[in-house]
Amino acid sequence: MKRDSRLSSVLHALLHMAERGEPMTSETLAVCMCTNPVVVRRTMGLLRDAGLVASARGPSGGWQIVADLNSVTLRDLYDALGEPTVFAIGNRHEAPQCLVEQAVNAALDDAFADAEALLLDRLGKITLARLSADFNRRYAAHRTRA
Amino acid sequence: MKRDSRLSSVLHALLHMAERGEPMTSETLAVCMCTNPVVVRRTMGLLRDAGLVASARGPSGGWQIVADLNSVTLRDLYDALGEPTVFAIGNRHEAPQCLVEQAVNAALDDAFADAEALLLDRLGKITLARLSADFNRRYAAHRTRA
DNA sequence: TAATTCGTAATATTAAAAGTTACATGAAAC
DNA sequence: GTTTCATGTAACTTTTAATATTACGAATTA
Ligand code: FES
Ligand code: FES
Repeated sequence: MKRDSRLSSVLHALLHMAERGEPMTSETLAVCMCTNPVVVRRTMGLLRDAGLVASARGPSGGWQIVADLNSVTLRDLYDALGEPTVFAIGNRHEAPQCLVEQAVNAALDDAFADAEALLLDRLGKITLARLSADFNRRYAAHRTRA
Repeated sequence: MKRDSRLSSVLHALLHMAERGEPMTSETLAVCMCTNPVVVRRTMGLLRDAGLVASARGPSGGWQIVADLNSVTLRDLYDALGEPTVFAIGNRHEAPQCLVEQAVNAALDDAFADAEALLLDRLGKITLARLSADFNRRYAAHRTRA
């Protein structure tokens, strides 16, 4: 399967939107993210449903952040995207008859569940504000070098 | 993408082989694992390359475990399979120009790397012997009930 | 030598993400 | 109020990676 890159995508879009301040259209976002306006709308639509961004139609419409950057974490975004499957590795059968397979699945599920919990915990501790600050640090360093 | 279920598969096969004692053919393993003999050979071949199992051709040939169940961990199997991609979630571009995307990727990579480290560490602590014991416990419980 | 079983290349299928096309709906500007 | 811009969404196609299948060669045993 392809890997799901929506979290990365949407973060990218949000930071650009945060820098900008005014609404950005799907078209603009799509160009900058090397994708398609419809994909942008689909993905951002999920964030809108979660109350993180707002969309407006017609001229001067577009997408805008409505949530407080300090209170939105990457975990919130993950949730807004519908809690996509984390692992590319999984059990062959989910509820097998065979006792051998049950023992195997139990052990694997355990390890994977713990890793997932750690990941989500980590995501829950990173706010958009922090990422934005991170970007500005990089930007400053970049300008100094140039 | 489909999820990679080879680790689960191969574990299943190994435990059955451990119970059995004598060589099992790809055909037998395939039937029991609901898959194809060629898939079994391909996958088990990787384990053979890692020195975990041995294969023999011709009549009375087949697959057999040659490693000590106490010293083989799930991490060893993961490695033998070629360290397959762990996450179904990833960055859109791996080495982006855009500083915004760089900041995003850095944060995500960090969290994912930690989760992966935890997972592999966990896998490294589970031996085949322990799984086998686990199975036998389940089996005993099953027989008591029946 | 015949039967069995692995080894492996080439090809096809499947599952899931991402991209595309097409068109309806709504809001702003004039 | 008509034109223009932009989102909303359904339907379909493409891409990617895993898995499955077919076919046949090579080695081993009896
Ligand atoms: S990479 Fe940020 S502008 Fe497209
Ligand atoms: S599930 Fe096939 S026999 Fe273990």
